Amino acid sequence: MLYLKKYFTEGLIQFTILLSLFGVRVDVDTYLNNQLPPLREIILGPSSAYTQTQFHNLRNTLDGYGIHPKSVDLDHFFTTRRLLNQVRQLDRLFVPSTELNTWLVHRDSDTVVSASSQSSPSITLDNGAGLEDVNNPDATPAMRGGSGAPESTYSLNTADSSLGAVAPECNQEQGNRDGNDDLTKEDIDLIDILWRQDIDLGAGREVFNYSNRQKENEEEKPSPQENKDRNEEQESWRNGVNLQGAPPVDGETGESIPEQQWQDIMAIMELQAMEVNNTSLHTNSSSVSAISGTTESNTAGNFELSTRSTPINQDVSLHQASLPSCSQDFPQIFNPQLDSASIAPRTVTLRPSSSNSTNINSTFGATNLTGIFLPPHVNSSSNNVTSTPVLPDPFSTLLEESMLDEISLLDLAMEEGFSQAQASQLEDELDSDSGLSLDSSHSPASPSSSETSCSSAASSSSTSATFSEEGAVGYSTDSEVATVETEEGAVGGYQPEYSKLCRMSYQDPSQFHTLPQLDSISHNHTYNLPLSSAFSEHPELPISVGKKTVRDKQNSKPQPPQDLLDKHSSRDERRARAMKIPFSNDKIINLPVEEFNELLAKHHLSEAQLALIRDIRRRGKNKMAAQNCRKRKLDTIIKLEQGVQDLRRDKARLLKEKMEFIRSIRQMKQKMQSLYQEVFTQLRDEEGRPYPPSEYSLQYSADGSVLIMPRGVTTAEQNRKPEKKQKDKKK
DNA sequence: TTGGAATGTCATCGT
DNA sequence: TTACGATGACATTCC
Repeated sequence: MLYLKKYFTEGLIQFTILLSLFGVRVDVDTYLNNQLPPLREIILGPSSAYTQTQFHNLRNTLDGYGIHPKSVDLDHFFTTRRLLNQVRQLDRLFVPSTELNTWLVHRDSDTVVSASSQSSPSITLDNGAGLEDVNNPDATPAMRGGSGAPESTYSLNTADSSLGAVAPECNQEQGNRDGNDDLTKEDIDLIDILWRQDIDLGAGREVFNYSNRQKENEEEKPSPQENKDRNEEQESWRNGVNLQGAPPVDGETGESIPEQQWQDIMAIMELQAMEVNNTSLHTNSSSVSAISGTTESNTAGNFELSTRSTPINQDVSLHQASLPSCSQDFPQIFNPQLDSASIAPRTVTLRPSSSNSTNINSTFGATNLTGIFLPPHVNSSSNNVTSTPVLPDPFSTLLEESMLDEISLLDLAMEEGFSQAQASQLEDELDSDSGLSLDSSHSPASPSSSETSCSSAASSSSTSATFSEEGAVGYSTDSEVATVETEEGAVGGYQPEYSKLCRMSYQDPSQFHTLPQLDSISHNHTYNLPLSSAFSEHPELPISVGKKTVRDKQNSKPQPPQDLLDKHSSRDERRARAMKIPFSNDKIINLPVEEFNELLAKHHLSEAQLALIRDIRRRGKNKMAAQNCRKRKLDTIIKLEQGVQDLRRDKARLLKEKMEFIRSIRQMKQKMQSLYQEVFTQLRDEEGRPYPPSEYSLQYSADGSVLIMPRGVTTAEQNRKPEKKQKDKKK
């Protein structure tokens, strides 16, 4: 029998080749299927009833891996082909990575659809394939072409192209694949790998046990650099998704399934991570709005419309691409009923799977697996997705928009050359809850800081100020002082400007201490006005600073030195002068109490004089204390302002970090849903049929394994009957 | 003339 | 108890 098969095979092939040389196309299948069933039976064996051997199919030829038509291995080849076709008939074609990345497309607005830049071949291929209408007979060859023709995959612009129904509808796509003539060697490799994976899927749950797959992955030995890169990507992915995911590895052969599905995701995540610090407010807002702000029908319809009428936005890089929110846009993607009328022909084709698609979406909403990352309202979306109003993602609406606004404005204010006033204005607008104005230019503390410090220096240095002895006569009460001051009215009032000027240019009056002849001069002994004191001790010295000097010059009235002294003296100084106090107010105020008492003891003073001296000392000390107190107040205010500014910076930084985390979580959600979809669509029961998402869902068990369970089974039951679930999964 | 800022002064409290 | 610093409150002065 074997030789007979070989004989007929060789003969047929040679005959076919011969006819093909004459330009005659011979469909051997026709003869095999209809006209020569016995021959077909002989050639293909008992199971040939389930498959077709298409000799004219280039893919089949390529699938022979160069087996010569006369080779005795041709039988094995046919067996392989038969098994492969069985696999294909089971609608088990693994969703290529390109299709998974289809979801990494975001809509910048409700009317504009952004796809990845065409400048990136790999990404272009991914999205192009992903956006491909897999059920469009005209478009499918392009996608099947895989990496061979990336530009051709941009069937987005075709009338029937739609984002929807890519992954779940790949099952129907299988039938069309048989007509493909453009499969490359890589495609065939992929198909073969997927076929083996299907075998693994039927073999047991370990296929979906990521721990096992990871273990298997560790056994493969790639090149060091490749291994390093791959491990980094995988590690980041595992850390991010917390799923212990591993690149697809053939559980039987250990062969690594191409990880472009993974690598692209990793690349996108890296790009997004890099973009976090540079993303403009507009981009963020657009992304957020695209995720959270649209209705289901709106999304699908607009996407459809824009894919036809709007050229692909080439300015939008893929790292900005984001799947419309998992919780809302999945229904749009997998519910063909939501598609516009323009895709009606395709939806007819999709009918058999439309329910599954819808249910798949509902599966996402109801499973514990998706519940890991999805908000509760998503899980409650149940099966009737089309009638469920879309709820905005609380993450997006409550956090992202406001935070992005604030962060961006703060960044603008703090990092991009905004003026201090603009930054302060921005901050005030943003932080209305703060009762403090951080506009330092308006702060009363800032301009006075130097002054207060100078004042402090003056005050502290006043202790070492020289005391000029001054005669004093009797003085007892304030009424008397008032009388005295009335008498001194012609002298002039106290000029506080000098105290200000002195603070700014204080000179140690101790330099005049060695001039005893000056003690007899009436001085300005204001303890905190050293310059005034200096001036009083050297009335001949011009005061060259401050408005007072200018005003004095303007007045240009010649005044006696005594009048100037009185004019620039404090009230206590004038009182002391009137009371003939024999020593300066500086001494009175700044001497230590022992020396002060000794000084009083040296002089025979009346009670009025003693009382005045004590009042002068008390007021003088209190005045310095008040100045120090005010200085401390200002310093405290300044420190508080600085603290508030630091806190604002920290707040902005933390908000930025928080946004990064939110982005990461959102990406994880998307990847999680993609993985869920990918895994679920591959599952088949013992009869080779896909599990209806309305009846089954994937559960993430505590031990890290992923199980498929009938809906309604509680977690408690899952814990009680782990064996049964594993059995279900093995189906 | 008026309002605000700067400064002085008093009363009080704590050390 | 006294001396003294700190500080709130008020007064004064000046612009």
